[in-house]
Amino acid sequence: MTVRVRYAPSPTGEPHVGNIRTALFNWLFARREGGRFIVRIEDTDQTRLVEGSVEKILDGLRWLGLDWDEGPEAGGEYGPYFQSERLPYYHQAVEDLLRSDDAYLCFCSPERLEQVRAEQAARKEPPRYDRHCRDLTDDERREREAQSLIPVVRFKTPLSGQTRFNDLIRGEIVFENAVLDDFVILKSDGFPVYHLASVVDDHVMEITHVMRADEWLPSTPRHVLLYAALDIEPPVFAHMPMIVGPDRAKLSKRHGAVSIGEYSRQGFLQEAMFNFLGLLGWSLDDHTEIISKQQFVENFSLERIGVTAAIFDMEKLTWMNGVYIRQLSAEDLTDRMLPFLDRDLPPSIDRPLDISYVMQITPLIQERLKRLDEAAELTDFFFAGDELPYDLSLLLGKRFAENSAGALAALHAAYVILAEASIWKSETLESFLRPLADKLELKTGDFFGLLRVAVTGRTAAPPLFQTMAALGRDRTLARLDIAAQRLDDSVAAPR
RNA sequence: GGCGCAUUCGUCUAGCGGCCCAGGACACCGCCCUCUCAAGGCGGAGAUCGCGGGUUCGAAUCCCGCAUGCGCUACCA
Repeated sequence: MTVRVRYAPSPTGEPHVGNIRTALFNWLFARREGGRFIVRIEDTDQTRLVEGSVEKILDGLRWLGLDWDEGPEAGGEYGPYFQSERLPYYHQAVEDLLRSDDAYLCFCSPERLEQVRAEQAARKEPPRYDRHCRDLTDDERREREAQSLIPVVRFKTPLSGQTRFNDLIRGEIVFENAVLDDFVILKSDGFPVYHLASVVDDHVMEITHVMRADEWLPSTPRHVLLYAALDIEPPVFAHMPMIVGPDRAKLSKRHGAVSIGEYSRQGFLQEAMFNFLGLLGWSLDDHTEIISKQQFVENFSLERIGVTAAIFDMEKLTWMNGVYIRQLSAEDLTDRMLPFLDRDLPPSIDRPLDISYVMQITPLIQERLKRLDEAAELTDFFFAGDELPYDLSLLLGKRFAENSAGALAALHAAYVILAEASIWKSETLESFLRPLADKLELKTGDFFGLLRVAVTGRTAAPPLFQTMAALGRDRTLARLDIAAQRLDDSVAAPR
């Protein structure tokens, strides 16, 4: 029997990382086992639909490279893959359950249910449906139908006994039927509730393994009961640990970036995200951190999925992203960086950006870059005009704070020697400037630091000679000249 | 409240009875490299394995209880 697993999101917004991690594990399992990965959209709650979210969910999957064998866009023999288009299946199942007396019509109004719950709460009882309509006589039922009350259908949960199932990750789980209530399976709008729809679909679509988040564990006995009532074989269950926020609560918007799209916009590489997510709740061994997709596919196993909820550690993700960025070729990094530069560089800078120029800059920031959205602030001085907005005190630093004349002389000397340079290459520039530091009796750190501020407007920047080389002769000289002039002006100006 | 699941460095984790007075990674600290910042190398600090009982020659690993956390408890998924 070939493995068939599904990722079944509901289109209620952007998919969050926990959700996508579930998709990832399903995909990994399918690929490892040579099975099929199916995407099914669970859009049975018409009130919660959010326009455009299906596209966002699919984009998220595509971004991570999680291709699906069946589902929206891909099609497949088990379609349709939107539950809203599968109503006849559910209605048939409801009919069967009604006929076999495993379900019943319930005419209770939302108001009554609300009131029942309130009373139960007041008495400190567990809030559950009181089974008011479970044993309605035919007459009573007809009477309500005559009032044109629209019923829901509830499952007739056994009043006693136990429901047990084996979870691949957690072992045997047992529930007392007595603590389960008569849950709704078909809503008054004619749409099924998750429990019914997923059971029916998983069966019809021949899903072999239901791998979903931990939060579903408590409702699994309902599903097991439904399978039994429908007289069909349940799939294998595997409930995986959830991803939680720093406070260990279920991940939500208030924890900051949670949707997969946000990570992409923040400049995380899909490779890094894949690796990081794959390691949240699963491990290859006791020491491997950087794992390629292929390695994941080759080694993935359900046995190595952990049981405890994991906090999403942004710091580690960021580190890992840096590792992946450093592994990229200059061409590849440039391609990926370009959209970010385009988005983040000041509007005053002309577009389109010069790709060959960016290509020269890329290697200079590659090992300083942890997220693609940092590219602009790391490189803006390469694109800015030569009048850089730095403070004179920054230019002078500690070394020249009381010696602006010395700084001026050094700037001049550098200008003069560079102006004569016939070849404008990093090594050449260094071969001129390093001896010059000696001649000026300045420590290289002090001398180069001065030049760095003059050329980049900041104290922390890529290596000086490479920066000058990329910037080009004219702009480098212009910046040295401007720095010297500013110094000169400040000396001449009365305090 | 009821039910369920979980509990190893701050965080992600390794560990499935002796190899563990617990290993790796991120973060943190120090040193080295060095024109700054990074990257890299080396080293350090950091976990009485939630607590209490058992079982066993021997337990982080098995069993029981407790505590704590989280999840579920909808005509949401």
